[in-house]
Amino acid sequence: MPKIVDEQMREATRQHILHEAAKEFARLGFDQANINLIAEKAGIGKGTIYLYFENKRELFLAMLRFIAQSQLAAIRGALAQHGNLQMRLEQLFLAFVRLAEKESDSFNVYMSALYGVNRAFRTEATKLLRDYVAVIALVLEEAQVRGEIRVRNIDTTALMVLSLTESFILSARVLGQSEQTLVTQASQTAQFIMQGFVASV
Amino acid sequence: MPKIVDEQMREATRQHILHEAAKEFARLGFDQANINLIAEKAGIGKGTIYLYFENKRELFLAMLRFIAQSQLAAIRGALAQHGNLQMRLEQLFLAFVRLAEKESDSFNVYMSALYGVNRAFRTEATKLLRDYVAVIALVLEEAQVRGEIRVRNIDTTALMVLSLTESFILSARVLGQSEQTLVTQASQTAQFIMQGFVASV
Amino acid sequence: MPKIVDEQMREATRQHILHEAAKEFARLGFDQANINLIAEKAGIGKGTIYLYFENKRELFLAMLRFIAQSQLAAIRGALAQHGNLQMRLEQLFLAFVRLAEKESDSFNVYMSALYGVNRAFRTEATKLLRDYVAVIALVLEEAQVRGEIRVRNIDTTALMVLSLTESFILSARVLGQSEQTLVTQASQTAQFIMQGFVASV
Amino acid sequence: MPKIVDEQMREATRQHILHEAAKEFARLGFDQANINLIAEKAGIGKGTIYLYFENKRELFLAMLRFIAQSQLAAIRGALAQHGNLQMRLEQLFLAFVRLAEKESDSFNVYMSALYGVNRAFRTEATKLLRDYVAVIALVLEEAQVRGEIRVRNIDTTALMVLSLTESFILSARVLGQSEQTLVTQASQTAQFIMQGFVASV
DNA sequence: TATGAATGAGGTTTCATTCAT
DNA sequence: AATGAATGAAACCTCATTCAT
Repeated sequence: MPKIVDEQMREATRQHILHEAAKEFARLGFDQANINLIAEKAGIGKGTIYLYFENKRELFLAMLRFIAQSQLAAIRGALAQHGNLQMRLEQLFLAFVRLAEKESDSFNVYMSALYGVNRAFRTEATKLLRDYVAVIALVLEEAQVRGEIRVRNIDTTALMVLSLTESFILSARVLGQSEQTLVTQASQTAQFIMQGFVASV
Repeated sequence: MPKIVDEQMREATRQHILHEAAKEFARLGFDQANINLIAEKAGIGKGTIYLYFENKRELFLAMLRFIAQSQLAAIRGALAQHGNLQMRLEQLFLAFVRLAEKESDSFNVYMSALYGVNRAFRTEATKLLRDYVAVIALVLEEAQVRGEIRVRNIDTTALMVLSLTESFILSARVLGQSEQTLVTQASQTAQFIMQGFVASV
Repeated sequence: MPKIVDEQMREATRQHILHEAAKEFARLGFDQANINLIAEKAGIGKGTIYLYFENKRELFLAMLRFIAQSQLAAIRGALAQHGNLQMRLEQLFLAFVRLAEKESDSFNVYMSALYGVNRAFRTEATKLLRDYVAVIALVLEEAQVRGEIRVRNIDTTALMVLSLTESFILSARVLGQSEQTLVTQASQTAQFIMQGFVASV
Repeated sequence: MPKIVDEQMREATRQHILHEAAKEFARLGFDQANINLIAEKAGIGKGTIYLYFENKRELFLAMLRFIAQSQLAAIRGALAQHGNLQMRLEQLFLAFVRLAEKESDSFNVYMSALYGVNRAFRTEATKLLRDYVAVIALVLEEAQVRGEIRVRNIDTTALMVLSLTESFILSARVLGQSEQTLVTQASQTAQFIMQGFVASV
């Protein structure tokens, strides 16, 4: 059954293109990134890329989904660990610090898409935002079930938590704070949040 | 003294170009925005724009400084009002809600610059971020002097406050929350922050 | 072996572009010549020209080398014929008359490059000048070996010969002398030169 | 009579513009030279230049006449001195060496115009060429009257002399020969020419 | 007369996309 | 399926020239 082998090959090539595309888009942004160069770096012909993606826009969107998946997996992994809510919030914070450090390119691409002007890109980036909020909301719900906290609006609170982790970390990074410094703030921030929950009652 | 009149005219034209540029850059982003179209919308000749700005890049930077100034003035105005810290935090929140609503274009331009790939743009956008933090830090310091709160690291805390207002609001807007809804969360968020300060002691 | 066919096609297209470029550059000069028009006249797309030449400057240089090659070949051919020095000098003279007539465009391009302000163009044009001198010097050397003449400095003398043929003819053409008239001066000029050699002894 | 003073002022300004124009045209060529820059260097307003010259083309032509006058004066001066023909030819040669050295810019402008593509420029440059030939022809005629030489066609011979001085020197300069070296060839070249006259009988 | 702000035509070059092989 | 040669739209920027002051 060569069909399956072909299918695997095709998927492998697709992934390879996405990887190279992510690098280029992160390095230069959507407009300045060069499709031909992406093809070249992926070791395929200029035209071949169009056998996998309809056009530059679709390639960018696919790449956006690609890095979203990867980031969400990292966040899910961090929150999957056991422990009380404060410990989990610390893990979430640390996970974002790691991502902001190691996948800063992906973050830039994602943020550009989220606040950029292209409607299609924004829609796609918003999905990741929604997923983040959903994952955090789930954790908060569990904590509520276990009686650790009591919050009025889970989704709004989840968004606050996200702002105090992801956005806070990104801003801090932009302002020049080192990964080191940020790591030491994990516990403090988690406390800040936990304490804040009192207000939500 | 015709010099002054000319000087005024010149400044007026400059401002006019910046306004139109802001609209176009917000609508299309730096790369897709068209200098010719900006000139046309500003009601001047193609070449005239280059009598006011060296090139497209410089025009963008000037516009960035322009909207930064305007936004910072709005925030400063909101915080200038008297009242205790919680009331001021509410005002800050409401100010950002208003800005996110009325100057959403400016926010998009600013965020794109902050997380985009162009180093010069990022540097300029970072300045505004720093200014925001500085303004909030000032308010926190005053509150501390008055004994309302006691925080360890003023700047880090200010950044947390900013994340829980600006970033939170922007994310909420992206997720579709109405201005109306956000306004009702001003008090809640301010409480959340005030409560969180307990953790910082 | 489709490679060879493609290679041939490519070379043919290159030559074709060079021909059209030569015509346009000769007609309008480097600055006024229009790449779009050259492409159009060559029957190819605007962008295609950049698949063969890096930019306008490189196209011009390539064309300069192209016409230099062609002119030098004509001169070499003229001097290759047997006969004593005077006969060869006559042949040289006649060859230049023919070139000045049939390839006047090339001459204009070449002279413009030689005395123009663009350093790169001048360097390239100087090469042709050097080649001319070298070819003539070779003939003089042979004549000296055969005892026909005795000259002190071969290169300087060769440059004199060149001045009395190429430059003389170009000036005469500019002053309106017909090809006809010039042809009748071949013998006279050759005699002038031969006689002049007596001075060099 | 302020009229005369004004007239003098006007002529002075004209000359000044021409001087600056000559420098810029020599430095950059007709197309690359910038009218605004010429005006600035001449210390006058952009628009003022158009009160003295109809347009860029006319300015260039005026400048061409300007440097032609100056060069011709130098050549006339060199040939005015007494002595036999050979001595005068030596003087002519030396005069061109000096010009090629000190007024190399003017020479480039002149040669570019002479062999360039602009018909109007070529016509103007040709006038100088004609003048050169006429001046030399006059000297030859005098020498013939005095019985020093006997030539068939004075004008053709004059052109030969010009080729063996001006063109020879320009070529030699392009090929890198120093002024020093060229000066030592004055006598040799004059001899070459004198000897060549024998052929013309 | 002198000025210089304003104009807009014009041209090189890039690059996403197509399509014949 | 894969390729890459060919295409041409699109845009920034310059600069000669005009004209109101």
